Amino acid sequence: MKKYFLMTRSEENYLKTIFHLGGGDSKSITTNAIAEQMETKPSSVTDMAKKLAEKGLVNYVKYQGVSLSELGVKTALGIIRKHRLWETFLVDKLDFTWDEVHEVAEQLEHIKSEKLIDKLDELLGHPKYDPHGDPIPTKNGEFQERDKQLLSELPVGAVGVCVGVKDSSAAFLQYLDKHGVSLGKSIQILGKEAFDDSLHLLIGDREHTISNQIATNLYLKIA
Amino acid sequence: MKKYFLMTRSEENYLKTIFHLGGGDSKSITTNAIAEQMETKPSSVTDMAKKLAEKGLVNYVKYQGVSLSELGVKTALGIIRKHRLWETFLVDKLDFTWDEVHEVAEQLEHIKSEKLIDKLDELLGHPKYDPHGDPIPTKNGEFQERDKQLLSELPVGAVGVCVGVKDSSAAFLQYLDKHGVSLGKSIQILGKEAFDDSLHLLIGDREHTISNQIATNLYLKIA
DNA sequence: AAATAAATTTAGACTAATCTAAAAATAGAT
DNA sequence: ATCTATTTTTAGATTAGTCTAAATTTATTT
Repeated sequence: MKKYFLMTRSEENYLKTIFHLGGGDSKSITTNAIAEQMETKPSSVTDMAKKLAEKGLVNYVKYQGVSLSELGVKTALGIIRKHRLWETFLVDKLDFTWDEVHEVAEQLEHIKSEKLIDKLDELLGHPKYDPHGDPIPTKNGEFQERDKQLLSELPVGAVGVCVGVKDSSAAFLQYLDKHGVSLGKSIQILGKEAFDDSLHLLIGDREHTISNQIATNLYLKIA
Repeated sequence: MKKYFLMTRSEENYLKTIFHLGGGDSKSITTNAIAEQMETKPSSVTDMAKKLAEKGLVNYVKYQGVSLSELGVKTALGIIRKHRLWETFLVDKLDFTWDEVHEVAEQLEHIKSEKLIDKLDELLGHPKYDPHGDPIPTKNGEFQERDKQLLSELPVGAVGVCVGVKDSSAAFLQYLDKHGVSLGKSIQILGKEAFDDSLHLLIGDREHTISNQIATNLYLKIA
């Protein structure tokens, strides 16, 4: 009997990345895509793919890419659950802003203690979404993607509430803060510029103009 | 300019161990002592001693042992601060018992984020002592050992309050819980058995008999 | 002070995770 | 369908941290 449960930090990071690239739905992810996402080299990915396959966490066929096994999905969701619970803790309990949490949560997600996570979940009141609007998987790996649409795909006149971001880089989140955007904020599309697809918005009670690049990274839930 | 501040987990563990063995007071600690404490081999300690000396964290002379430099002490205190703050968090906020916290804190102490620790300290109300009664160094590395005495060194008739433990192994702490001992509990020495130095105590409002081995690991503050 | 015992260091090997450069396989274009 | 470009894998090297076994230094005993 192998110790499937003893994972290194690196193994966990690979699983998480493969999941985020869509490898949880038996879709094959290329070594190149994984390498690019992780800022590492394809040859390193190949090495790890073999190791993870050996442990039954991924399906790997030479030259065909990698997908997560059932166990791999379960494990990846466990890591993502930890990451998002820690992010929520940092914002709710320690007054971090939403652009500050990622880096620290990347470290905290690897702490091994089931009790710690269960208790943290309890302390936070079993939150369903993290500070970026992303769903937090339950202990059993269940989670529900929010009913949401990209701001860029909505028609002029649409009214909604900000429920998430696609890009959660610090730069983008700081930009949003500066323009008064945060989760729960009401947004109305006042007009669209045909030339560059920039949008004229009513955010709360203030008017703003934002570029298409911003609009393609902001999720609204229609009222 | 070297990056002194980038420490690996292993380096941090060595510094912490050397400090706990008294190497912070320019006292030389032997490689054997360090190896035994860390359950590793003396040759591994030698390797690390060289590396830490290279980084200016310890003073190392071949065959003479290791002591912490000023920078080494400062760094060790930073790690101990983190360890004890996390232990306090686990007990105060997540309802861990005092025998459950060590293992998890061993992991959490290596998380790198100054803001995280500052905020955690604030959330906990700047505690001065951890759940085992050990002092928590301040951000500047100041800390104050409590005025305390081993139960085994007190005379019959003495009355005091439990303020700490010397042995903080889970087994010992669970034993204490079973006998109603916890930080802040009032203890009076009713009698001592000359044959084996076992003590007859009044703990709270209950009478107990404890072995000398227990008495040499429990700290009281005299009333 | 020499002989022996104990502690410490060195030398060489191992594992995990990574990299570079070269080889092999696949995909795309004509 | 063949040739070329791209992707992927292999082979071999590197670093950090560890180990074993042998060599060296220090400490102890007589």
